[in-house]
Amino acid sequence: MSGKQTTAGGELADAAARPRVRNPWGQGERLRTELLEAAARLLGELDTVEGLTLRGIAREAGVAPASIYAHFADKSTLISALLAYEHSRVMDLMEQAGVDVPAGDPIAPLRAQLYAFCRYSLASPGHYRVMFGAHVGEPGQQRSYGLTLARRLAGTLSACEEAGARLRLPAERAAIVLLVGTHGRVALIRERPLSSDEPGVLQFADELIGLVFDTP
Amino acid sequence: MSGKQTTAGGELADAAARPRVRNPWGQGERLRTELLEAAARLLGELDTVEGLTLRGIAREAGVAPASIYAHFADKSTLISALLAYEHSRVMDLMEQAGVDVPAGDPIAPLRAQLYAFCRYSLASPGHYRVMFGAHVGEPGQQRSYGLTLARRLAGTLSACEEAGARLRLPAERAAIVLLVGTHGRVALIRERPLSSDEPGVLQFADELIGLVFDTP
DNA sequence: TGTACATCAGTGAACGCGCGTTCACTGATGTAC
DNA sequence: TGTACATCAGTGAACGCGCGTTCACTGATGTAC
Repeated sequence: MSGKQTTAGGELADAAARPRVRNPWGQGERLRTELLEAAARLLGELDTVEGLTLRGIAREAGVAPASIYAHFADKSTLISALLAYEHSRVMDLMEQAGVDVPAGDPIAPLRAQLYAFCRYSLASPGHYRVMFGAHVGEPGQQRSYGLTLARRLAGTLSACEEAGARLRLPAERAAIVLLVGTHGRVALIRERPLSSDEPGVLQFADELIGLVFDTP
Repeated sequence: MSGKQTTAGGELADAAARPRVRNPWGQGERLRTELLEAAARLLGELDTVEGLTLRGIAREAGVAPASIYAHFADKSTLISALLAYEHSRVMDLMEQAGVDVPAGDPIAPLRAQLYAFCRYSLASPGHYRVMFGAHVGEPGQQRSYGLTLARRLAGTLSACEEAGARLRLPAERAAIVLLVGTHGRVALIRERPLSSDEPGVLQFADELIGLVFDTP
């Protein structure tokens, strides 16, 4: 994304090339966001959250590892914040995609949101893989981030029904089919190196939409 | 599965409780399988392959870490062998499920194979997650293990079509919907602690089958 | 039959490394008088 | 205006740990003569 290399040498050269200037007085909180963005960038290149290290994040942010502890109590706190950060990011992306959609087609908002999810998934293999399986909230009251996403999509599906579309199965189930279907399509088939897979993925998303709705 | 604890103390006690007896003369090759089975057991408790360590596998197998190197050149060799091992295991499970199915229902073999996949997925969260994203073969000629699985299922779907069932989308696509649908359902919703989720997962699998086929 | 030796399965200790985390610190920027 | 001090953003070095991997080894089981 930033075109940086992932070799140790590349990172060193990278960090040496633009030594970070410290934030101005009274704005130390900004490093918190910088760290989350650095972590998100690394997660985008990685396949999983396990490969994330505090030292790597600090390196990516151009900061000493010890500096993290002014903003996060420990590693797990940072990871939790990262998941929440990414989750709200993809939720926002889908939300934005859902508005300003041409009227007339009752399925249009759903399609727009699913496309947004596809693009997010394609942009970084690691991000969305984290969505599934990662849990949020108190134990016993835990919710999967992915499930929250599915609930959101189920809402849109219900709206589509009210607008005249006919679902072939309950909205909650249909939402899961759509989400994990596109998710799986991205994870399973990487025909082209990066996000040039987009046409194929969007086409598959359309097939899924055709499946869950009662289209002629 | 083996009822063992995952604390360091538990593992130590476990290892101390039944010190491993070395394999008889001329049967050293058996440790290779024991190591793969130990790794598979750990992968079943873990969520991802990243948490697997040679030391952990050796501990689980009741053997010194150095002993691994008589059978695997290095860690990545062992991991590759593990993926191949698990892949052929799930392929065999689905194969067995496909035979000895009552005639009459053209969809029955497909359903049996999908159920087998569900049960495999439920039995260990880590195993099947590895299926997606892990690749096999030479670079440039790589295939995803999951894709191979999908191809297998697509064959069964085509057989169903020849037996009279009608698909609503191409067999290859339908196979992906079915696989990643069940996969996602398991990953997304863990209603109950372990494999007691089975009824819900199988029901969802049935819904998916109803989606991809043209049933009245 | 005994004995010297080869072969086998597996070990124990050590290595260098990157990790998460701690702690006393540095130097710039603000504030009190 | 100058000066002493507080506050801030961030650092460098060190710690103990588990990791993958290497290497010289041990002790039991087989084989040659």
